[in-house]
Amino acid sequence: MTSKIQNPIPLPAIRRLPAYLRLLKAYKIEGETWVSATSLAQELRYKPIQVRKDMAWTGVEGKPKVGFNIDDLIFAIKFQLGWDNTTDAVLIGVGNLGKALVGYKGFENYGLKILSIHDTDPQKIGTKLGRLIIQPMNVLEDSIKRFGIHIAILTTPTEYVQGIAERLVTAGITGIWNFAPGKLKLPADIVIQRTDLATSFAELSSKIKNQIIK
Amino acid sequence: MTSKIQNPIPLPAIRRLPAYLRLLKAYKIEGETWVSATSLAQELRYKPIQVRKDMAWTGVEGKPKVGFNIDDLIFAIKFQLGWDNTTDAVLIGVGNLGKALVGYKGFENYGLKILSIHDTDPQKIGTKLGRLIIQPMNVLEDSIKRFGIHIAILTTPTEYVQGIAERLVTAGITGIWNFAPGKLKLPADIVIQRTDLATSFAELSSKIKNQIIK
DNA sequence: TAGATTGTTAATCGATTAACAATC
DNA sequence: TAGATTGTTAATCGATTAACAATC
Repeated sequence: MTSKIQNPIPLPAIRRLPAYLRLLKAYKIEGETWVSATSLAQELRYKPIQVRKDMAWTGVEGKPKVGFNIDDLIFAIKFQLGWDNTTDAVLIGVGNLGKALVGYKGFENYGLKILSIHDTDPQKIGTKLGRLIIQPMNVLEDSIKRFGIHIAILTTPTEYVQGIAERLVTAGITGIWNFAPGKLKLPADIVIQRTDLATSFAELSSKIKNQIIK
Repeated sequence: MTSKIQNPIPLPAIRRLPAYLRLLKAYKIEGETWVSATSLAQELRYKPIQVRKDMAWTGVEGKPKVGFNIDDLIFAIKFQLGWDNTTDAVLIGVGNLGKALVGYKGFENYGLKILSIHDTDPQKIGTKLGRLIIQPMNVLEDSIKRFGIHIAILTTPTEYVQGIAERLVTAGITGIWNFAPGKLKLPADIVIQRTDLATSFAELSSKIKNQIIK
């Protein structure tokens, strides 16, 4: 018998994991030890069967009538997301969005640790943001190599993004979280995650529009 | 013959529309009049057939060998997204993220116009952010009614979100763009769009993790 | 005309959901 | 035990992709 092939967890399921994690932590704080798929589903307005499927991806087994062990689920979800060990990152572009990300308290919970922040603005360079000092762009590669960073967060204006991204790849970055619009053209083995405010707003306004039509 | 039932455009297609729009505007600036699905696909790294399907949703017809009229596509995509007439919004929570959104130049392009911004912090209230003055929370309902606003952007700390959302609904808001984690519990006819940084980061770190395993 | 490109129809793929036996 | 809940298998649903005729 060959070893069971572990299918990759589907993207929609991955997207739901942080919501579960958040809720599980809340249950834990309330002193709960077990939770049923049914109650998670009710809370998040998902279908119970979907929650059970998602839980199956984490590898945690539940007990009929009792549910799932909350600690096990928290551990398994964090592991699945790679949040079990902190993921170090560099951030480029200390505008309002950059500041928002650096200051976002939730991130350490989520395994993300911004170790180095860079900008081109001479007025900003050298000043402190939280516990970090804003660095110039010419030490970008230095920072990445010194800290052994693999993830970069790009919050610069659109026109600079492609050029910076290429520098990042050369410096050894393997994952880029890009907040600027437009597709980055990079080698296929670089993982690119784009968060585009326009896309989110597109969903909202399209839904509103369709609701009005209906 | 009964009238043809217009299926709703699928969500994944809606999410791709802003990318097309961006690219089409760039082509237009370069003086182009026509564009083929093939070239759009190449630029965005989609499959040509997918682009053609997406274009079909806009209702614009292409010409074999020539492609699609760029102006027609721009108009149709904007219409589809409800971006043809500016969508007025109120923003609550002028932290870094709120500031980033208010200052985001792209939004007017995308049909979003933030008309009123509110916060609880007495230090912030009365000060200017761009051309807007930060308002206290007790005039929230006034602002919504005075401007006839239907969309609210929520960038407040998590714990206040549910309460504020309920006020918004009472005041006549029909769409909420929520940046805080957690599900809002609101009447079913309220359109809620959640943009969660944790979810985006979950995708990125899961992809990176799986790539390492592979 | 020849060939590139559209648009339609059908096939495929993958996620969600339903049904139900297993089980604590 | 009885009943709630899990986990598996199959059905359904919906989006993507393939194939190809139509056409400028």
